[in-house]
Amino acid sequence: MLVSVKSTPKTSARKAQIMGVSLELMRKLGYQGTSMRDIASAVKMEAASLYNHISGKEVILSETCFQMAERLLQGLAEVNDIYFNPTEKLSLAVKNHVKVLTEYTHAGWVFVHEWRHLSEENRLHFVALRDDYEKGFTTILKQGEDEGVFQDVNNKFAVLTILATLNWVVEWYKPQGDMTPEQIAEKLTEFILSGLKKENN
Amino acid sequence: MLVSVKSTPKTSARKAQIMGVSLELMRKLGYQGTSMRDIASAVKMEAASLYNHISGKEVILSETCFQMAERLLQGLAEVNDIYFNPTEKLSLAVKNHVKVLTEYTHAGWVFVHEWRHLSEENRLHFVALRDDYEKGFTTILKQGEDEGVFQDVNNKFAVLTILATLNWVVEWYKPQGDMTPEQIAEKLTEFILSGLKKENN
DNA sequence: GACGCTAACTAACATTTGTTAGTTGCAAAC
DNA sequence: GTTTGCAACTAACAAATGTTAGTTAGCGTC
Repeated sequence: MLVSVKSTPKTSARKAQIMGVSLELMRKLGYQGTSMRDIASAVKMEAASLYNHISGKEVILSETCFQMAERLLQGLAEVNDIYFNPTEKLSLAVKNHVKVLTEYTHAGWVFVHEWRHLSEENRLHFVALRDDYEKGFTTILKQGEDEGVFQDVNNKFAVLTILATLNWVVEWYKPQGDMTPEQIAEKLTEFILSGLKKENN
Repeated sequence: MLVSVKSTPKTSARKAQIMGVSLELMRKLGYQGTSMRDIASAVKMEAASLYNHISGKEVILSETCFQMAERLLQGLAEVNDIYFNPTEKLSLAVKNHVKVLTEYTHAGWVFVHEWRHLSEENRLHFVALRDDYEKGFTTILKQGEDEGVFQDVNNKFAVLTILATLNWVVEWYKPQGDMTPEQIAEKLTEFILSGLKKENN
């Protein structure tokens, strides 16, 4: 017999609302520029009441940053697990990155810009994840070089440049803009691959 | 007879020191995260004494942002005045951008990241300058297309991507790193041109 | 009807913040 | 030698900040 199990949501609707509103505000005002009272008044309650739902201001930032990092890392891991062709790998990694950033626009912006306001401990953890992610890209580039399809380049430099290009998407992407995330990903892939492929010089 | 004219410096040494220290702090802590007391103690005086040299916290930000904007715009104007070949123009525009950002590392970082904390009025002005700068790049791309040396691309998208790539330099450039500004500019030019040139597809 | 849980509230707290007012020591200018 | 002005100081202010304490209203469960 089929029963719709009413599983308790691991994060309440109210908390989700607070998180969403917070990210929206932080995108406009920055993390430090957004006060608990700003957030409270945006969800029509008193600042103190927020503490019934979240344990403090920093968890808004840390949960966001780590969630986004998780999403990006997982996408990259899948790409590396499933595919073999480095060109294909890179193209899918780009697609995943753009997809995550455009699916969660506010979180994406906060993730890209405000991670440096994490507490010491969280920041170190975050940077470690970031380094892992960069290494994942470096591996793809190396593979491409070894197989002779990518030029030999300064890998650190190339990866940073690629991620720069990808991250800047949060700056101007608007859901109602004239390019879909897929189109953006495609164009960026073209752009990036044209700078790496061996045929060009 | 030669006399060394002791022209009154338009900005005193003390003020320059305060500005420099402020930018250094702001790079670490952000604009909002840097207090007047932080700045004061870094130059070994009381917060109130800062007001003998600067009229308020925001001028640190606004002077920095507008000075950097000025430098970038002037470089771009020169390029557009002197040269004709769009490939050459673009390459020199990139070189100028990298040169400015790497010559003034702290100011560059603050300029790229903290302009949004300018007062309403200053922010609008700043954004207008930014738009001018972007238009300068768009013009170069258009010329390249008209002359048949660049692919036809979505210009807005291309310019934003190019500037993203260039601006990210402030994130990782270290004066004692293993690439000189010239080398960085050269590599970035290669990368960008490979995505624009018509021969590649 | 008593109990406990949830989610809101009011009040208050200790700090921190940017800035102003008023004062003082000192060196250059007259 | 007096005056002037710069650059530092101390003291203070009003506002804002993140957070805690204590209370209360409503609602489902025993």
